[in-house]
Amino acid sequence: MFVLGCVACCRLGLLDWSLLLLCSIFGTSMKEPSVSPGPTPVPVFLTKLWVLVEDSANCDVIAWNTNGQTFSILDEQRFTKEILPRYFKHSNLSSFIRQLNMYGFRKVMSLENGLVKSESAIEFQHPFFKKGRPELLEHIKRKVNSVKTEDAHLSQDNLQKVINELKVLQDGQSNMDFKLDTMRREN
Amino acid sequence: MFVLGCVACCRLGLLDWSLLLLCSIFGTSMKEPSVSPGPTPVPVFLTKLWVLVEDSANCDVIAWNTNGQTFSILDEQRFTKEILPRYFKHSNLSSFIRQLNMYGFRKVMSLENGLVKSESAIEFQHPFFKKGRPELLEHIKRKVNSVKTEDAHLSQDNLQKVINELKVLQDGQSNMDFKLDTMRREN
Amino acid sequence: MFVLGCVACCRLGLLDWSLLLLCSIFGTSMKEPSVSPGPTPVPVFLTKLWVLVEDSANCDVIAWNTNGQTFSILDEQRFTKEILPRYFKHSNLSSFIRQLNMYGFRKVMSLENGLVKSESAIEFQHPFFKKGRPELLEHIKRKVNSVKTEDAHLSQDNLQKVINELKVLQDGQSNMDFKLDTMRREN
DNA sequence: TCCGTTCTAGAATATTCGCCG
DNA sequence: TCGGCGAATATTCTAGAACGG
Repeated sequence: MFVLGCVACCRLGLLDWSLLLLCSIFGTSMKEPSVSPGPTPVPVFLTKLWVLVEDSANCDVIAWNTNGQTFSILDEQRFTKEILPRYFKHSNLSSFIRQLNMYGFRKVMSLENGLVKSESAIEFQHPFFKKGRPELLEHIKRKVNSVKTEDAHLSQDNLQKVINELKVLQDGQSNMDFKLDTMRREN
Repeated sequence: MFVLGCVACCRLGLLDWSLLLLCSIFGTSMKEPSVSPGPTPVPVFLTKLWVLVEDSANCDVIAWNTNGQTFSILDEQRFTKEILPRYFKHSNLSSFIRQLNMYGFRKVMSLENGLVKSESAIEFQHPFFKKGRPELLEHIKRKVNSVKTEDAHLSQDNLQKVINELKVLQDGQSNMDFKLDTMRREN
Repeated sequence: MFVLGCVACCRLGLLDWSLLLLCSIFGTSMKEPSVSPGPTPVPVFLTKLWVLVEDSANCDVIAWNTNGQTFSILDEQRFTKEILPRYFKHSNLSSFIRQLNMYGFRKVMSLENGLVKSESAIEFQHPFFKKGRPELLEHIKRKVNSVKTEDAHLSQDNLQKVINELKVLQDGQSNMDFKLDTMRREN
């Protein structure tokens, strides 16, 4: 990915540019989910995440790990305060992690991370988020809001009373709507 | 509410004060050791909107109209660029209006606004958003995504809430019926 | 509470001492849940939290708010790195917040906090966590892992239907109110 | 059994964008 | 073109679940 290799060249104003390039590669639109029947659009979050991790200017803060299979947040403070607000509308690490989980990323509990408590990096992984494999991004799926169906029974008595009142109200509203229309015609 | 009338008096530190007042009015839990979840909390958007419109420092940009029944955005440019980013995570007027619609606000097409096209102010209205009536805010309901909500905790409490809402609706319908009759006689 | 008044006197090593004193007051054991039939033991977390907030040595990092009804984490960085490991076995803000929620604390969204610009303080509240009222602590209950029994469940489906109808009605009433206002203006 | 820590998910609101009458 | 809305993603706050002490 020559494009991504260049990302580190400049400091500012680069963000938009690299994102736009990625968009043209992945069929992502910065602004729109896009309705074109073309390639599956990659969500903006994933595109930004890719640029984020790929950008060697951030390598002290967030970067691919040596094997290219995972990435780590090396400096939580700077990542939260410097990187996040440049890409997103917030600077909360928890919001960023919520997005990662929403897209199926899992935290990696490596031995290093587990042993060295206070200084451990935050490491995440996804089977379709690999260094040098941007074409895999389109396979990362956002989890959908599952609709729970749970059945039981409530005190039917009180509920019935409420339902009756509801019907009265509905009738009243229909009536008033009709009156309104009538008056409008009369005017 | 006399207190809210005073809100506009000062410039800074105003937010804390008005917020405390709002909390005490809405039962947003800054006050009492009472244990229950208390009254339904008012969404942040509505609270912000109220302070926004109420703040006389913004009166050149957004303000109540003379009758206190509606409010208008008087200076679209300044509202978008100055006010919005101070309260929200964006500076798009369309996003702001989407929120208004989501909470049931309607654009007012008054004759003045309708006639003078290019210079017309943007005027909005909601039956429970009235100057001097902050206690009505809790009746403004966000429209639901038609997905099932609150599957988990329901009981007699929730049923009671539904009943309370029913009463509010019944009052509203009586009121409207009265207004209709009045108008009919006037015609 | 004379004990708490002394908390601020010294700087270090005081922690254990004040905690022990509180334990003797509240019947809390630092090490064990204690089975004594005496006063309800206050969980260690709550005791530590109280000392944490009360200690004026931490007042730049975490402190009661002016009304004594809520407390705020003023310096997230220092709180995470300096305070947390002194009281708990970790230095993760998210773990601390998880505990707060587990005991029923709720985040306070004040307007000041809501303003986008300022990296606002993190403010929490609990009806039984009040400045100068340590005797209320024993009323704060940890949420239990509820094993859902079918019997305990109430009919969510039917109630949900009623709620949905209610929302439709509310929407309809708002609409009609709007129409009425429009007609009034036109007349 | 209860509490503490961690990782992930649920639920509600917020922001964006396009459709439709 | 305009106002209102559906739908998808984004952000926030809280809860579920697994594990250990």
